[in-house]
Amino acid sequence: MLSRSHPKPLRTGRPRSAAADEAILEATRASLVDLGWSKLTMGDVATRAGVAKTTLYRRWAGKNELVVDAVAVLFDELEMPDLGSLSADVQAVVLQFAALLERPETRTALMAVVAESTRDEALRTRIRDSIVDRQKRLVLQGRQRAQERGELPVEEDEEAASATADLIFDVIAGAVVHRALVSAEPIDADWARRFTALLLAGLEAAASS
Amino acid sequence: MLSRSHPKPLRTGRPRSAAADEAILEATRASLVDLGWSKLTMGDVATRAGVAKTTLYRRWAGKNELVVDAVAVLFDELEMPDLGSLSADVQAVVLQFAALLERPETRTALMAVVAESTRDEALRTRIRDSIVDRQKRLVLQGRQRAQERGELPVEEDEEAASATADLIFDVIAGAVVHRALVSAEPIDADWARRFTALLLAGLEAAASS
Amino acid sequence: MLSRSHPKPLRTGRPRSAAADEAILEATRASLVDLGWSKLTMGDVATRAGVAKTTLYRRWAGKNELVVDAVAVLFDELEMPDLGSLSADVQAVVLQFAALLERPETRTALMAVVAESTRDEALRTRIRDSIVDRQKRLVLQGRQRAQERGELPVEEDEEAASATADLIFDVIAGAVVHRALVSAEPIDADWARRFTALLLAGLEAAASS
Amino acid sequence: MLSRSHPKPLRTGRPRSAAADEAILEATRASLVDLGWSKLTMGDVATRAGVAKTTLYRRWAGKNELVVDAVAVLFDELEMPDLGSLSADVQAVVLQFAALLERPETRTALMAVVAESTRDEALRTRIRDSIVDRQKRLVLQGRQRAQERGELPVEEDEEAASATADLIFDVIAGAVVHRALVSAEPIDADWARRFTALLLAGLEAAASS
DNA sequence: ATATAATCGAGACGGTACGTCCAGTCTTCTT
DNA sequence: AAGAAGACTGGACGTACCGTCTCGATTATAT
Repeated sequence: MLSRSHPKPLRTGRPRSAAADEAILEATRASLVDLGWSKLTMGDVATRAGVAKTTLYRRWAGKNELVVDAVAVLFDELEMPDLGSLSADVQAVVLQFAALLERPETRTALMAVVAESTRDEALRTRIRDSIVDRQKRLVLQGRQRAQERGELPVEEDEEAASATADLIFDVIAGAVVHRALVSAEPIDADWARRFTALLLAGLEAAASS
Repeated sequence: MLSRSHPKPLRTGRPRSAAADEAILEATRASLVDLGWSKLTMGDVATRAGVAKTTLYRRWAGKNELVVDAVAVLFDELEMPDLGSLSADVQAVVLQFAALLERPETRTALMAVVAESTRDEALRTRIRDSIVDRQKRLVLQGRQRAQERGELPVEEDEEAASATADLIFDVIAGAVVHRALVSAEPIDADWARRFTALLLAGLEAAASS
Repeated sequence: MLSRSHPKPLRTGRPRSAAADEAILEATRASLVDLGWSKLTMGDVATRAGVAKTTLYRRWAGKNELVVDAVAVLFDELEMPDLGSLSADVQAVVLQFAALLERPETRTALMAVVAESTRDEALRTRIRDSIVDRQKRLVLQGRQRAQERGELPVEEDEEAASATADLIFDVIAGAVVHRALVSAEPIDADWARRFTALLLAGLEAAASS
Repeated sequence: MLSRSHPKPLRTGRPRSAAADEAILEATRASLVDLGWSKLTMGDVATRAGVAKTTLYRRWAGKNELVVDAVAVLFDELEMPDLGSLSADVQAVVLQFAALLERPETRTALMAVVAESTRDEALRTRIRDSIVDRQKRLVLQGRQRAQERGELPVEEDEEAASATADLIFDVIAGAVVHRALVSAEPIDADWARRFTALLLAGLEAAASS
């Protein structure tokens, strides 16, 4: 979002500390781990970051926005590996995602910002842009590889393909999150295998119909 | 002061008002609708219920516990209908669940208490007991009907059957919640149809393997 | 106010426990010692007395009334001794009074109820009846003895005599209380001697004028 | 962070509002008049002063400290006049003091904080510094004038002189307070005359002995 | 004996104020 | 202009007592 068309925005005065930004996000994650979402305070984050509260508010509108930004980057580490088969790839991603949800800073924060977003359209957009939509790439990437391997047919109807991708994304992300956070049961290799089997069999059958 | 085997714990003092309990839960739901989770205050609930704040704290440890109890009852209205086929039954339940998640009092509250529960074991237990586990009945009921109709084979390995039921529950609940609250896309009859097709095909294939 | 014209007030039902009254007053004094006036609570007094809060309120209108009654009895122990001279008698009473004001239950309570009484006419009356006026006897008794000994002339103008007694009472009680509680300086035999000298010299000169 | 001899404690951040201080003390006195000591609440004072409750607590530890400061200034208005004779001067001060004790903000507050101080050493010190000791100046001033006029001999023993001043202060302040607040009788010119006569005669006799 | 009635302990009730904490803003001086 | 520091308003928190009320259980007098 950095593409300003102005060659010089005519910035005067002391420039913002670039180091502060990362220090604040890091402090936010640390505070999340220690205190959890509801106990996290802006003052605490500022203190940990060695920064004044003013500086926080100059850069983020509030607690929600700050936490979304602090947490978003964690989801970028998810990678679709290439293990030779769609099944292996999906299982691996499921386990990666589960591992991410084990970490305390994601655990609380994800649900909390989602909860907040149900009443705040701007926040919902921010979450979708920063977190959700960016992970759909995994689904698309996995499908393309499977198609290259001949495991999946190349879909021609673009719209239907997109709808299916969305559906798969909701099923994978939803099931993993629900298992991890709501049912609060462990997600191990066995569960990943069984879940993947269910998903791929369903996909295959749906595709051949 | 002769200590008989005490069939009654000898309740003394003024008994708690039974009417207050229901008034409070009702007021909590109303406040949830108007203000949402994060803006809801104990004071507001007390005022709406025509009750003193102390009465709330005498019965619930805090906001989280109160909201779980207030919302739990809403989930009991979910019903597994008998529409003649497993597919139709599942689609109907998915749409019911989606409709429930449209309601503002469930929307915010559900995710918020789940988020809180990631740091609070007691709350997690309460949620599981009051909300989650009670809805697993729907899965079991659906399966039994399908087996009676001959749509699904009768599983003999009890443990495997239970694990499969859990998996299905996580997939259904997870996908619906994720679609509704995270992806924030509408859940209509078409989505329900496509999701159900995926699920049942997966189940069938998994069963015959 | 005890002059009921009814020979029998026709009291039926369970009579009030006589033991409770004394237990409550005793508990009040104990609580005063431990907690002081402002921290004393009705609930605490009830617990100490092994009595329900209801029982307190059935007998006293509130904290103020209860404390006045609990403390009043302590002032009755003041005695005007007969040591052979007015000066010795006055010094002895001053020291007795000072000793009474050293005790924690009187220290706090006396000033606190006086403070309350500045806004509460009924309480002011109760204090005057229960505590203040009853101690004026000491002044009258001392004067009479001094007159019998010939140390003081017999006053003929009754009204003037009464006004003088009031003045002396205010001077003695006021000076002792002020020294003990406001100046917070010790009242020892030397102070008592010097104060008495001042007072009696003033009296004598005033009488002979 | 090198600790130099710190001529300035290096005040950083927004300075405290000086205006708020006076507004709060004024509001405290107003609240005292309307509600009296025991009904006065910090919240009410804050509202009257147009200030947040936190601002009060940032500057005063509690109700007691606040009230002492609010009331202390009232006592500074007492003045020892110069009416040509010691007797006239004393009578005038007595009447001034009595008038001060008529005012509702002093009436309740004085006794209440004295009562509290019996359990709180810090408060006792604060009262002595802010109120009591500052009024001893009146005694010293009166004595000096009387000595200049030749009404009183110049005392040589400094210690004895100081003890006498303390005694006189306790007698005057004590008698006036006791008459006004405990006996709850009016202090008029006649009472002031009789009291002054008693006091000065006693003084004279004591001095000549 | 059996009402009738006031008392008792216990503890929940509607309220009010407490003192604390945090959000988000504002004001000062420093960089 | 941005920064650190910290005071500011405003509002919810959860607690503590207040004085009242409802209970079931006692304990008297009056029938």
